[in-house]
Amino acid sequence: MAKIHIPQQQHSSQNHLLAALPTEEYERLAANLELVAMPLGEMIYEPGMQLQYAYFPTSSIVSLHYVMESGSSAESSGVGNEGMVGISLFMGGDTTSSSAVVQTAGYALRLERRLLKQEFDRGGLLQGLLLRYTQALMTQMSQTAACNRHHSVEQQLCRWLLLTLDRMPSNDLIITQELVAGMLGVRREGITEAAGRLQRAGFINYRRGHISVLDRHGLESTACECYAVVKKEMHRLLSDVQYRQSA
Amino acid sequence: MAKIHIPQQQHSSQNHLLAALPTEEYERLAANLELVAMPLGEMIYEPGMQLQYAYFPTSSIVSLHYVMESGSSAESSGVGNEGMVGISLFMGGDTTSSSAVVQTAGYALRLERRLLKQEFDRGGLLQGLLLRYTQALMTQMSQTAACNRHHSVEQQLCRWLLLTLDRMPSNDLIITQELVAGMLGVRREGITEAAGRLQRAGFINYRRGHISVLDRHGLESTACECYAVVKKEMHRLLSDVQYRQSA
DNA sequence: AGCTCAATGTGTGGCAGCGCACATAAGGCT
DNA sequence: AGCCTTATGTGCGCTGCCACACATTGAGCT
Repeated sequence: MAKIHIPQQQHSSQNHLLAALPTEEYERLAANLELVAMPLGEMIYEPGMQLQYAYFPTSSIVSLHYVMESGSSAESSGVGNEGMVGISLFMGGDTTSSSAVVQTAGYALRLERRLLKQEFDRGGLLQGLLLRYTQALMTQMSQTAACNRHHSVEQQLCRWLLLTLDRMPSNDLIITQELVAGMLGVRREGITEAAGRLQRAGFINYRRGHISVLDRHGLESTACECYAVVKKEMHRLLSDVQYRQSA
Repeated sequence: MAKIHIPQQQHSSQNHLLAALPTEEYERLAANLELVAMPLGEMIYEPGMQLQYAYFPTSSIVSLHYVMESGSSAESSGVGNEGMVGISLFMGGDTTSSSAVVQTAGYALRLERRLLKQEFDRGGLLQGLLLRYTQALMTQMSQTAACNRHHSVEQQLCRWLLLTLDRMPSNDLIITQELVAGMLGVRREGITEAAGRLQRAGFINYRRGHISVLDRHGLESTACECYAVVKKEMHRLLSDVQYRQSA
């Protein structure tokens, strides 16, 4: 695991949920938040696995997905600095039937299971915040279900790129087409084709393992409605969060 | 709306969530539970609509789904007597971007929004119960997303029939192929074909607007893993509910 | 009993995405 | 610089589902 030299305080403010906590609640958690590196491909949890920590991504992105018996998989939603990994800890189920894997390397702040549960059960602002976030997650899931049914690979690629971009500081994604295919649950060749079209259209530019977004609007116009729906709902549910003065 | 002559008390015990409440919590709600008929096709809520009641189905089944701009739709999950319609009331979002429509006519007990919220915020057993139920709902949604991506119409039809059957007292479903197609987000002709195969295999028997399941095991063996996963997770999350003695 | 309309059956053509089998190239490595 | 692994490009044929256009049948109604 890489050495960590970035001040943790700075990181806390990079996760929207943590940043939205009132000072009192934040103080209770702060000392127990542990900054950890999230290397690409790391499995945060697997089906049935008892999770020991909740993760609040700051610069990393985690993909929640289900792996079928056949080995093929499909993402149901992603989690970036707008959210938290480990919903089941406070929902009461402890485990889930899905997996969580790091899709974009970076950092996250993690909090011990017991402490999260404790703070959640206090019924303060964190509780409401996490519940609203969970609802946003459900929106993503049901939208993904509908999208998988009705939209083309190209449209879905656009949706995925945009949603990922929204969680990134820059316009460059470090990811192979193979991995993107895994996320969307389609063939790698399908991504090659779709990405080729988007590149020819001038919307993106890619080389081995990198994708740069050049024209956000182009992508938005090619994406299906699903992107806009998810983004809007996310905003509706979580935009009223007040940032701490002292963050 | 049809006259209601079935004693309400009997109905309460038919909804698993209500039946699992400790007497004290149940008593607080009982007087405010209102038995209502749920006619086929009734829209319980639409995107953005502020829901006034939470619904606890007893004999009815409600379908949660998303309608696309194009008009096509897809179910993300169903709600029967194991659950509740109106998650957003306690999740804090108030509204959702999806719709809820009665898929199987029957009854439900409804509870005023304010009262539900009040009881939820008490932090008693109902809270934990609803949260675990919500997690089960999320399992269904993410499984549906993966299923939509990878499994055939026939497999999905089996899954849907089984999940619906589990919420029904008998083996007969009153529904047209057209409506089933709407649920799964596929063409009506696709259902005709798949249902035809299942009938020839002796698993089901249907006539205009009726489907009778003859061989549950046959359906289970034709269904994809998704049915088993959802059922198992549902059971894991909600099986420990204790039924009131006096129900 | 007959009518009528909604529900179901069937056919045709088309296309998106699949699985497979390669060819090519680009970056990291020594 | 050259090598070698890994990523990307391309070309099959195939299948499942699509859209559309009808034919047929059954259930409920008068």
